[in-house]
Amino acid sequence: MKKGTVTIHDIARHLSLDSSTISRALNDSPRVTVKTKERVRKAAAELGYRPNLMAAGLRTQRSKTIGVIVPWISRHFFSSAISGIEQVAYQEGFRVMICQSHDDYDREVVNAFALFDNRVEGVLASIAMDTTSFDHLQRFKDEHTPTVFFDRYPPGIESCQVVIDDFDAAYRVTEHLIQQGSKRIAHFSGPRHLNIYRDRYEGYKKALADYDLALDPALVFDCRLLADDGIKGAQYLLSLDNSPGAIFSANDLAALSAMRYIQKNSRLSIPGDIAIAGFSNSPSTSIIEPGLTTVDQSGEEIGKAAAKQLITEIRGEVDTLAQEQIVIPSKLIIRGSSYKQ
Amino acid sequence: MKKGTVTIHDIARHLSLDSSTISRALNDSPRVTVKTKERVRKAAAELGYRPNLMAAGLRTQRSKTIGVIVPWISRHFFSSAISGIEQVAYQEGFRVMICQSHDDYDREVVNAFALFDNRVEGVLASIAMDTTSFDHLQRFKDEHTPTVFFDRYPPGIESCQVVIDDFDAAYRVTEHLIQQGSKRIAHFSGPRHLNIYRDRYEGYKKALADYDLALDPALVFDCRLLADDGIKGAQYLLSLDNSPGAIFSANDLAALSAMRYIQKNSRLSIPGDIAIAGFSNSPSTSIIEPGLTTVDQSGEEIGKAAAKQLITEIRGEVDTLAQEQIVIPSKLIIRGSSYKQ
DNA sequence: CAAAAAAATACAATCGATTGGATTTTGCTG
DNA sequence: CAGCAAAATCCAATCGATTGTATTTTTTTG
Repeated sequence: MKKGTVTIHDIARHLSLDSSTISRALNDSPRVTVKTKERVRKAAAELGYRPNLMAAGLRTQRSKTIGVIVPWISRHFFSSAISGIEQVAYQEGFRVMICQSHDDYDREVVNAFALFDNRVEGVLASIAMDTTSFDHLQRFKDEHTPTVFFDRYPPGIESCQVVIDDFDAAYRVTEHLIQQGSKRIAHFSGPRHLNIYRDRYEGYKKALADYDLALDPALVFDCRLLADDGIKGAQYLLSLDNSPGAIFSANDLAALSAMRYIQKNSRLSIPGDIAIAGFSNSPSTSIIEPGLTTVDQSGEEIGKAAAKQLITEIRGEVDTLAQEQIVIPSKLIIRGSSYKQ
Repeated sequence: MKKGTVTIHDIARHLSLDSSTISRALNDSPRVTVKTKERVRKAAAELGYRPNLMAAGLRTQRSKTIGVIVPWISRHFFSSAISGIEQVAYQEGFRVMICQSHDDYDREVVNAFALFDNRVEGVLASIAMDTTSFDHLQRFKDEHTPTVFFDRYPPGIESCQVVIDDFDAAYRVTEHLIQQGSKRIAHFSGPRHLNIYRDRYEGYKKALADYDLALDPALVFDCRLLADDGIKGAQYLLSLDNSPGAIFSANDLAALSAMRYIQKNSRLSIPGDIAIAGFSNSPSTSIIEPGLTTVDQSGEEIGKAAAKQLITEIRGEVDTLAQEQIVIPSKLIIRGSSYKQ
């Protein structure tokens, strides 16, 4: 960057060789003698040479970078997904560029442009709650830049998706709550244009139906599942004449704040009077008392699978248009917030 | 990237202009007519032109990117610091490249090289627990790439640091525990070659001294402050003949797991028999029962301040060698884990 | 040992955007 | 409308690495 930075030309001058030979030597090309490679490597190390990725990327048209868009890096699920992505990516020689949308459509668009401008070779994305238009992602398709979605994916896009079976997981949570004796089960849901919230809602609905329980629309609380929404949801449910015997929240954050609110502001016992379950198995769920029943979805496994898939697509080893869905196992974790001995 | 991608040359051909004019038009140079700028902008939008940052960066020797190294993006403090950094950076026209060291020296070195290879214009770093050698960071100094540290900084480096007053905060925590009646106060500490753990330890020590309490070395538990360490620390303290009346942990994670362990595996009441305090005000601390007394250090404010400082240094508006220390206010948050009515 | 084959290295163009200097075009003045 | 200054645009080199082709050097062989 600064004038002092060493380039292959400096090494070439230093060894009275041509820069092309230096380049090939450092890239371990068979066109350069082992002996020369040794000399070059030594000189490079001595001079403190470091490749300029912008120059290499410009020439090769390959940035060796994959872009990641997530709603929030601070959410445990996403930060562990990123860890999984990084593991695979670094191993395969890719760098990772991380962006967060804060669940906001406009920011997601800005992120997508930033990734494009950096000419990332592939994109891993989990879309924002506010995203209902997908032109900004379609662009990657148009340019044949592979895109793999994880957890949250847009409807009707021909891309691989790495997910858990949200329908089944939600079914099992609801079934568990029913088996613990709850007849009236409330549900905190996110926007249902998003696959995860739609599937969790449908799983909840199906379990109720299978156990001959009516779905009471008044017990479905639509929100963005933030901490405040959990409180509002709890307030709302407690205000009902006939408040429910259980809450299944589509994420942990809202479940936790609802539980906290109920503990502080009502005489209802948990799980005795009201059982609670969340979704994602974030760290707090095992720290609080009682522990929160939830669904463990391994962010790390999902991230790894998504990154592997993306990299095979980048390498052209598989058809990018394949609309495959990779389903990672999830697990119901039953804890004190719902388990009545 | 792919052959289809539009370049300024395509726009130039399309408008029968030279690519240099396109470049200047898009960069709003005074050397191009307003009318031409309009035509160029319109054509660029129509053709879906997006600049190639690698090409621009190579030519200008400016990547418009700042690098960030943190131990863990999943820790609330760091993810909020990153949010603060992003806010300032995007506003000032910089992109952000995030790396995590996982508190491991080797990974930190790899991260530093990756940032260098991408020719970031500045670095924001919070060093790993295992880092005791600093050559990998010194390199940025050598190349005159500004570096600003936040929270954790290396000893004796001439760089600006953005921190809270850890000594004072720890002093206030300890003083609070003393005022609540604890005479024997244990401390969970991280490696004290790191400023934050050293300062927190010293603040603890000073408060004890000021209140005429002896520092019992057997009550200082040295560890990495992970969840497991909290459990081990609690086990250790409970095994003592004369177990302490309070624990001040240098982070929340260890405090939370210790508290949880004590609640589950002893008959001691919190805060009655043993008071507990942590550090950082991570989200879990306000969700659990009792709430954990802690110190609020606004990651976002620290991130913002660090990014602002870094960008002024990048712009050359201030001497990079200035060893200024920017201190962001912190706040003692007293909750049920220590407050005895 | 000369000539051909093979190996090692050098040359030069290229990626896309930027930028100092040269050239062309426009606008004004007398 | 010639002459000239100012404005607008074009030309060409450049950033650092890569890579196809050309050239030089080394090795092999008859």
